[in-house]
Amino acid sequence: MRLAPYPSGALHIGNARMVVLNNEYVNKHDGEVYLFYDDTIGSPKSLRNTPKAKYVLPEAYDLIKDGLEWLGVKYTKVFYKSDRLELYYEYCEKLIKDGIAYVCFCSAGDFKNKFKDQKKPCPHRAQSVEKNLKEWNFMLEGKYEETTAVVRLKTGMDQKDPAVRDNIIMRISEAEHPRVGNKYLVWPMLEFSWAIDDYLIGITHIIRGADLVKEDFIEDFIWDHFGWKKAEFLHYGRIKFPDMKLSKTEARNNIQKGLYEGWDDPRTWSLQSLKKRGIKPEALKESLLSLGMSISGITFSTGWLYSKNKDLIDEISDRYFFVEDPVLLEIDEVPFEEYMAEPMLLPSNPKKGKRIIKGKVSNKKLKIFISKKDANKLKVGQILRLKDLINIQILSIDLKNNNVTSYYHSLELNREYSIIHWVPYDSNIKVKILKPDGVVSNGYGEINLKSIPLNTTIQFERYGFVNPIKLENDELFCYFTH
RNA sequence: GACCCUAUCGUCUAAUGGUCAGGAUAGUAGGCUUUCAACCUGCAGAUCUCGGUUCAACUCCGGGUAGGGUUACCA
Repeated sequence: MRLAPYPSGALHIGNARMVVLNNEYVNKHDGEVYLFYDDTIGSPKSLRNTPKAKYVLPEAYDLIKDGLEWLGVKYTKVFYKSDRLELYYEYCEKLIKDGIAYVCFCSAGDFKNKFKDQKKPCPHRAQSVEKNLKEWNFMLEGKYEETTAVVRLKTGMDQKDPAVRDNIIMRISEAEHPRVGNKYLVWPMLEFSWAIDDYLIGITHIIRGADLVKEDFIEDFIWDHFGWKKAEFLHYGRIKFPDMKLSKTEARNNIQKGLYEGWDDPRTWSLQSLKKRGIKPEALKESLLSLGMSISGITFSTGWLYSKNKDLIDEISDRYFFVEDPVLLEIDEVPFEEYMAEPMLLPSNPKKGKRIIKGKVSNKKLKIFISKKDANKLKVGQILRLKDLINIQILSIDLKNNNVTSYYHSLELNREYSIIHWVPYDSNIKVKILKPDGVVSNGYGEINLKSIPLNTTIQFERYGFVNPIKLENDELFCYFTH
């Protein structure tokens, strides 16, 4: 089998389905999978400035390799379409000699309106083999500019299905290719190149999305013509990823404009970004695999991925205190000089030990931060518990100035009081969290966060899982996991 | 428009023509818990529609309807 990514950017969660399915199939049947960079030229030079333009991005080759490595996919060979142009030329010439392909000079619009839609042959279809060969060589020699001449396959202008009437198999592109530069002027279309390559490299099974079912026809047509052994096609349906913009092209544009941080920006939903968020490859694999191979269109729910991932990281992620959008809370009449809380790193595994959060009380006054969200729910007179510390009673609430006052109530845990999290006023660390939608949330975390390992998920209690990325200038920067 | 494909709980997915239509996730109620998390126990929730074949239809056939795809000198 083969993985055939188009190297226009890093693999994203949508491309991952193709990868995971191929990998699973190969593992199950003790087969082999090749990595085959589908790096044809993409959009012609003259169309490159449109936002939809598709073209090879040099760094994508490595981004793809990294992504596959992260997913744990093992391939046995690597191919590049851009290495194989001579092969396509050779077989294209054979098709012309066999009278089954011709050089066509119709414009795209004319061909569609005057001939394809009318089921009529265009004037070039009847050219002699000699004439076609001559024109084909002119194409290769650069006599024609891009969009003025193409090679079409004689699948039949009377095909019932308009999608498969004399498709283009070769066209001219003056664009420069990152690997082979301007060495080649004539490039194959995807279906044609695969018809040749799938046979030549000995592919037995092809898994592709339902959006490519019509491509099967072209491959089949050419295999029939040459009398080649056929591969078997398997298809899976379209996935919709609501609320994600899964476009390598768009990601590329936003990175170039500086709107995204890079290929690991969470908004790209690239494998790199998932890794950086602390998503485990197994979780991604399982959630994609659980969708099966159904051909009908489906809607993906990030909930499945997060649920699978949570199962994996919940028992290994240490717990810490964090308050988002801090609000100052003053506690008066505190009957001791200093305080100390000793919450467990991981309550489900006490062996991991405790952390210590402590500070001093001055003039019976203790100052801490709580989150804005919790502060919003407070009512004057309410008694609540600061987790692992004390119970307090609320005296006044001034949300405009982010200030709440209270006084000490009692020490012992009483489950009737709701429990909230807190961070000392004078001993804390700034925390920034980048979320998948690009929103950054700010707050303070407990001081122990200064000495945690990076790139290992942690849980901010009553907030969520995050993956700490860097500690700089006394500020911890994290990616939000879920 | 033409052509192709698909149709089961909100979502995803199971069910040799015979199951009480199962599971996952989400939802909901309770339990447990110094996290509103996790965990445990309940509850609720689906065969698009109309015909046909059959002792028996989610399953096979036909017509509707709805959704998706292709109709690119993109992949």
